[in-house]
Amino acid sequence: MRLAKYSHRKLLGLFSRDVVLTLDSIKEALGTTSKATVFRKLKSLGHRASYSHAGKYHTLDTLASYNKYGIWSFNQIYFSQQGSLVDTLEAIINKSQEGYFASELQTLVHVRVFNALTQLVVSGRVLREQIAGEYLYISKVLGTDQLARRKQSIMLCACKEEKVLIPGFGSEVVTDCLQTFLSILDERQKRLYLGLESMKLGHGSDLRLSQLTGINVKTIAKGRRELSSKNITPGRIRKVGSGRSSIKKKLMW
DNA sequence: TGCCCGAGCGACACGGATAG
DNA sequence: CTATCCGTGTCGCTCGGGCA
Repeated sequence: MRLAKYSHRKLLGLFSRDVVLTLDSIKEALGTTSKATVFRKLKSLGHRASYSHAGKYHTLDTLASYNKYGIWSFNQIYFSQQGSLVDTLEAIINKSQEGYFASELQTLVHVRVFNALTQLVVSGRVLREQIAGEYLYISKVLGTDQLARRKQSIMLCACKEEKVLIPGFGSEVVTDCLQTFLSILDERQKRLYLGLESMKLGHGSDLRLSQLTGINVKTIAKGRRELSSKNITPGRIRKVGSGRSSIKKKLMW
């Protein structure tokens, strides 16, 4: 019987010091140049590779604290109980009540999802249906129910004769409340609030919120940028009715 | 004979570019 | 803004050699 050259104890000691490690740092600590050796040791300890950063980072399952989606983050490095990004997305979609849009999934997993979603669709592991110009990703088994529930909860509003879909603003009641709430805010507060909502909703939300509220997309984007930069200038609040006359009015002359 | 180790290669994620 | 393609870099598995 041959004794193992690289001990498990050494590896556990490493993880007790640093919760997340790179392959190179493990190699160096163990004193090996072989990836295979490191992976064999990691595997026997129940290790987890990050699905972000191309799997560059490693941790142990016993050290991770997963959320309801089976995701754990450490310093912007993301790990999943499912392992890969593809498997993670499949599990999230299968468990969802009403499917997910790509932008929603991206917000959940914090990495680009399109390649992985395409892979899932092409391989037939999940289905997708186009709604209002965006794909809704749904389960193979529960897809019909998920789609029906999503259609129920979305609000289709006529704005320039386009259908607008806002996740999270799914009913007329919520939209009414939103309009009422906005009406009591000054222009800067409106801009910052919609900027925050846009950040929460993810990619493409500036335009959708603009269509829902009637506030210019550039104003919402400005609010978002102000929040991101943490540079909120006091500025001047204009009185209602002030500012440049609308082009429409001018054309009527 | 059984286990450990390393080279090689396929799979996967990332990010830039581009079309609609 | 979203969807798609594609090149690049890295991971992680398989297979075969070497050692006790």
